[in-house]
Amino acid sequence: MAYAEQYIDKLRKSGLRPTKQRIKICEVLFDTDKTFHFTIKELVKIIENQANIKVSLATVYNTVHAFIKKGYLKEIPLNASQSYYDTNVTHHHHFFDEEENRLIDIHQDDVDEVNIKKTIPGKKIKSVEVIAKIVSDNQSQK
Amino acid sequence: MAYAEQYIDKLRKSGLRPTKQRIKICEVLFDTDKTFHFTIKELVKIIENQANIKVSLATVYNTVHAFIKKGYLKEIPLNASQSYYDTNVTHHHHFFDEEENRLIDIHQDDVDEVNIKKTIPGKKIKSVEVIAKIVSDNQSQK
DNA sequence: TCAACAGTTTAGAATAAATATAATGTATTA
DNA sequence: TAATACATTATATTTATTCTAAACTGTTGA
Repeated sequence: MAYAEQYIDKLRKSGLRPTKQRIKICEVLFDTDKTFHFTIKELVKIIENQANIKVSLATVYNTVHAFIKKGYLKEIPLNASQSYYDTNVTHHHHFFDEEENRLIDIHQDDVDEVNIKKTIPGKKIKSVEVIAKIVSDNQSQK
Repeated sequence: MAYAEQYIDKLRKSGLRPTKQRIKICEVLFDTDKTFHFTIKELVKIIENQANIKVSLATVYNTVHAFIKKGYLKEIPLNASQSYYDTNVTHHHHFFDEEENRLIDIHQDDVDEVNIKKTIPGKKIKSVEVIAKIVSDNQSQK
């Protein structure tokens, strides 16, 4: 609970009330050096394992969505049965291993700047995501 | 029904039996110069409007998946409640307008080749997709 | 041509993620 | 500390997708 205050600040600055549940979720998501990817199901499981409090599914959904809106989390565009989220909100990209259902970060430095020449009138680009699907390299595929 | 034979060929060459339903779906998807994006729901609606036969939801799902496997259709990686598909299977990218829930093609020529320096041992890249989210350009956004 | 088989379609049931609801609880404020 | 606005919760609902099992159809080869 050492970092609780910093999460309370973070929440308050975003107009979110610092409740027990939200602080717990912050701890799980941000109380580590490493960023990571998760689904709601996985997040719920982590909270259940490391917390004494119970957090309902609805609260987890609500809070994750609030954090996305505030820019604390990023949704990863992937056509999967469940949504994937990323605690790394810096500009970077992903490999998606379809065989193992696994996401791997690609640092910005490992991809040349994606330069899109086309523009849409009245619109501006908010974000650019690169998803590279990877498969096993053993046998010769079509 | 003029193009039926060409679809029968196409299906047969892919090991799919040319059934009434599949030929109808081919007509809807491929019997036009223009490529387009669709969801299953939209596809079902189009079929209902322009066909005399009824095609069940399960068949539409099965057939779309078979076509993806064969490379006649592409799935567009988008975290949306429904999956989006593309009849344009050439290498290209997309804008996604979140405000209007609209997909727009970006031709390959309009994006510099995406060069990923990172590699994963034992894996090779199967596909690279760029999704650029766009928003209205009027007021100053954060 | 026709029987037999394997693949296909179908309606409806099942599944699962995500959202909505409405009652209860809690943080904030004045 | 009372009032209130916001949150949480369990549960129900919604919706896309997949599954199932029975009926059907295209294909093959005798």
